[in-house]
Amino acid sequence: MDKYDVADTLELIGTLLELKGENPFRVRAYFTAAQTIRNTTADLMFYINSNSLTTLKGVGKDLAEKITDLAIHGDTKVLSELKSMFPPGVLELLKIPGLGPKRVKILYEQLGIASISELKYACERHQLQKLQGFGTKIEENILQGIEQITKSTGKFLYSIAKHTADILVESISQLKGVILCEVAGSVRRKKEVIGDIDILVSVEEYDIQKTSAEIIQLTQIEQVTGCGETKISTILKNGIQCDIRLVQPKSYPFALQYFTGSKEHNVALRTRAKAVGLSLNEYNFSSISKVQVPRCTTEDDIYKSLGLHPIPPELRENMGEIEEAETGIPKLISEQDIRGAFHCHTTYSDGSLTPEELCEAAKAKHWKFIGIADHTKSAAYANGMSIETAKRQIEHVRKLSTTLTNFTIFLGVECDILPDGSLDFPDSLLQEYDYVVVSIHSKFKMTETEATERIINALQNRYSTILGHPTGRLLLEREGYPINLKVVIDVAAKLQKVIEINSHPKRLDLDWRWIRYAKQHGVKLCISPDAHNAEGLNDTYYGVGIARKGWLEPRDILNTWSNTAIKTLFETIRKD
DNA sequence: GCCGTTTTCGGCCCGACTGTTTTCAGTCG
Repeated sequence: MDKYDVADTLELIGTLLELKGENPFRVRAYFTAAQTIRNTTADLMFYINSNSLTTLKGVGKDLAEKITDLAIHGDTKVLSELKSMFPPGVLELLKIPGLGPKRVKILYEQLGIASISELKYACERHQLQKLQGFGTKIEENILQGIEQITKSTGKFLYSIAKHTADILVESISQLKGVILCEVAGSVRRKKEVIGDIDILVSVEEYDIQKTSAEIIQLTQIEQVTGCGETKISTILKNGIQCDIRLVQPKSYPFALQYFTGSKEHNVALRTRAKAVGLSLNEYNFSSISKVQVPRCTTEDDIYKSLGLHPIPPELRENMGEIEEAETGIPKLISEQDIRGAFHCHTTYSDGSLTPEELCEAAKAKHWKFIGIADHTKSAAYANGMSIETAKRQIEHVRKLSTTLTNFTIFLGVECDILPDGSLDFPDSLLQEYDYVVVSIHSKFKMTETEATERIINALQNRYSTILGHPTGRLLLEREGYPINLKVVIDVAAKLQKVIEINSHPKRLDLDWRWIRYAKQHGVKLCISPDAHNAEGLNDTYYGVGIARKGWLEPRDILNTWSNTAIKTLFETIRKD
């Protein structure tokens, strides 16, 4: 097992212990250790070989043994014991909003419910009402929750799908006979939520059969659900459905264009081709009048043949990009354009790096600045800073700042907007910061009026504030969008404030429809990763991936800041 | 199950919300 598998397994053990009704602090120890393992920079085997696992925070003698077992053998005694106590379906029940380990335990032990379908059946027949602590409302909420998760089943966040696809593409590329291999579909278009992965492989006709046979043997594949001459349908180890298509080199550019989609973009493109006497499919162009068939060796050639500038996959949604491509396409932001990120946490709250380490991580990415924004005291679950800690941090970071050359630290704070609309820190302290991210972390089910009042109160007359990850919910967790989002954009428009697009892969808050809505209302947006470790900084780019779908150009992002210091920095960067 | 010591065991984040029950338990962030 690699460190991510080990971390996932430790969390699984923690969850099973919770179900068993174990001491909650013992449970927490597993989750803490999982987090630590996930955040380690060195390889897990390094700690094992050097016998230094116990130097990691939250890992003692006992967990060190279990981690070693998992890393080397892929299993540990306590795990198999726990697994034998609960059928796998019981764990599924925990995914239903409002159902935690205590209630799931009761449902399993008293009603024998061990799957979502059994739970649905029981709710519909009002069998839960017989249980102590359960009533009509809980039954209703569970049914609603089941409907919600059924809808999002089989959906994965972009970051997870991309990581999975990259590994598979690399494995396939190494097979003998494979000429080219790339990810297509919605992953290539950088959609924020992915249903399945499409992978395209270029092989000579005489190699197709042999290559297919080798692909289905790859370790990443859990199950082969279909295998024809040119298409293999699979389910990968992490549950993502993946279609692999094999095409001959001459068809590859056409297949890449076709399977990248979107469907709507392709329909529009074929319509355009037809208008000039050409028919376009996944294999080639053909002539439907007496037009000469253009030669295409790359995907770009296909667009050029139709009198268009090549359209980047991210924009292929038939949202006006084809018309735009007649004259030119705006240059999209690339990873190299990123110079820094705000909303990064350090060990002063719930981050795993010290300010010094965070700066080093940012410098390693050739960034020019970093914005630190740790939690304030009311975010107790995230180890929010007391006023005293905050003062200590300000002193520490300002001092660190003076030691750095060619690199700037902006010191901000992620300040909670409390339920009454006031801010968690007094204005006198907030003035000490370069910028303030104000975030809502509580009472999500507000009415529009309540939300508006709360946010307006928090933002009023405060100069350099950013409204932090305004929805505070996983995209996958809920059907539709939290009620507050429109409110947030409307308020930001009224008060001319910046909204942060939170690109932490687990909290992908906005999709391009809302970015467009914001843009229509003149609301400025910025990208931030909500990073808690060095790896988290990479998430900035995922946010850019989303943002570009809203036709956000670099200057939009660069212009989003009102704070003079930040603006000066951006002016400098722009000159580069 | 870990940590930090008062070195052998007590403390470990906490407040809000919801629903059930009538004072509290479970869930969530």
